Amino acid sequence: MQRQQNLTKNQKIVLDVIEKSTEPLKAYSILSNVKKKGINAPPQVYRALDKLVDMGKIHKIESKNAFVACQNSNCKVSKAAAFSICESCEEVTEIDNSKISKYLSSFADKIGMKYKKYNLEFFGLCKKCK
Amino acid sequence: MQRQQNLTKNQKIVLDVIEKSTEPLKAYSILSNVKKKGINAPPQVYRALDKLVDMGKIHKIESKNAFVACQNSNCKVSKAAAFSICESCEEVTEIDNSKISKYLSSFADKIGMKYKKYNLEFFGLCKKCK
DNA sequence: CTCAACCATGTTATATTATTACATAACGTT
DNA sequence: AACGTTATGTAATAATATAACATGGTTGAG
Repeated sequence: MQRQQNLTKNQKIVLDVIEKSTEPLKAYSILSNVKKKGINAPPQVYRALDKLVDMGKIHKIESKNAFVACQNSNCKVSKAAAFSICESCEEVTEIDNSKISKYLSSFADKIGMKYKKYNLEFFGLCKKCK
Repeated sequence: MQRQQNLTKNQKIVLDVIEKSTEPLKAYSILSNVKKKGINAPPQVYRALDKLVDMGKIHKIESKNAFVACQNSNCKVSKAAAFSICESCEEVTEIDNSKISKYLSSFADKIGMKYKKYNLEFFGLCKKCK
């Protein structure tokens, strides 16, 4: 019953590449990065990505089909995440989500939903670009 | 200078299909729905979808690569949207976003971002399914 | 008017993202 | 050792999205 620790070999390889990247990585870009480590085909990458997302170790930026390492220890619990995405420099930053989480979960209650996670993406201009 | 009114022929056809659907539609499903109306190829659909999203007439559910009609008049202004997505019955509902909008835009200010829009997707179980 | 600029459309081909399906191996449990 | 379970490997293909280029219609400046 793998949970939290004990990543498998492929999961470790994929997570390592994502953690070392300064920007969100796409699945096929990850694949080309790990060919030398013996990962040869898309399903191997996608399987690892799925599990890592499940564990809260990484997040998928849905609007970009790309993956980033979680920068936020509490995601392991909630799997909820919030990002700001700069439309000029493309920088993606994970927002410390404890306040947002509290607010959004109370909101979910109000609309009668049993909420498990959320994904929030802000678009605009970051400090540098505006 | 087309804005708001005056949808083009293809935009009308695509919007019509989306508005009549009770669930989010994917681009290729839209395509197969409108073949009989003379739309033959993906770019015609994707071009219409892009414009309709720009105008705030429809929204893209990023986690599903699917499109729904906007149910919320103020989206035309902000282009921001929030959805609840049931993981059991797959129902997607647009959340009336005026309160969330206010909260999230103040949040964006706080983190120093000049925010243009956001996309928020809640996952969980809807009233019926829980 | 007319032609030049612009935008919408049409069409083919291809790029990109993701999954299915099946075969093999590794590992713990009894 | 035999079994069930999970991880891995591999080939093929499905599903999503865009590039590139050709055609046609509308409009408004000259």
